[in-house]
Amino acid sequence: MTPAKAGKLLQELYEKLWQAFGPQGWWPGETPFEVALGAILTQNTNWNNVAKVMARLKAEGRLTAQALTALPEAELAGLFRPAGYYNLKARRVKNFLAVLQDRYQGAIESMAREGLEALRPVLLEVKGIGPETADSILLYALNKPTFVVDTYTFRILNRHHLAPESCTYEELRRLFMDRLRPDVGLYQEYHALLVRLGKEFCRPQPRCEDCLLQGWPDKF
DNA sequence: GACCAGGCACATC
DNA sequence: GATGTGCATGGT
Repeated sequence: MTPAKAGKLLQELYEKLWQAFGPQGWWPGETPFEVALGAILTQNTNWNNVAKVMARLKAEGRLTAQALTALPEAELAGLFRPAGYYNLKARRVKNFLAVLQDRYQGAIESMAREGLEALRPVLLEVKGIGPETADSILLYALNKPTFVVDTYTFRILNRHHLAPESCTYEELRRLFMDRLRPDVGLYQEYHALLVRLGKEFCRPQPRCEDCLLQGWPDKF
């Protein structure tokens, strides 16, 4: 497929999703820190489970870097329990908080002053933050123009033959970023719309007969 | 009870 | 480089 053709299809896909679903209003979260925390807690986890944790933390006034830094890891794990993988996630959040403290004086707003190219390697260096979590934090918490690729993105693009199964994370990320204008709002909506489509129509066990994108694209 | 959910690190070959 | 495994709760 030529780059021009791929670009046209990606634009077409976005318009189809937008028309079908409208704005998704991602990411749920009132502060950049809240969004970043949610990005770690939702790893391989249904958002509903994460929402329980976030609601409790908020109610207890603990939804800040300072409050969570002050808690022992074991106590953090106890709070994260409903989100699953709670021991793992407590360690990962602690790792993130340590970098936030050491490099940005504990202030995510200070982090946001750096550019995408400087920040991405810093996040990827944190043990427990991989490419998807890093890009989620960059795009939704820090408003940097990077594209988030998740399991739904892989599945949807594979099923509709827009990308080979062998595609890596970075290759898919570049596919979007090389062919769409670097627009934070566009990237935010596009990823959220792909998740929406994936949840409704693109399950692991193929049940595509009623898929919104049935038969699309006709030719490629 | 089986399957799935907005990953990642690590071991092994 | 590819593939397999542990991590865990909660909804359908």
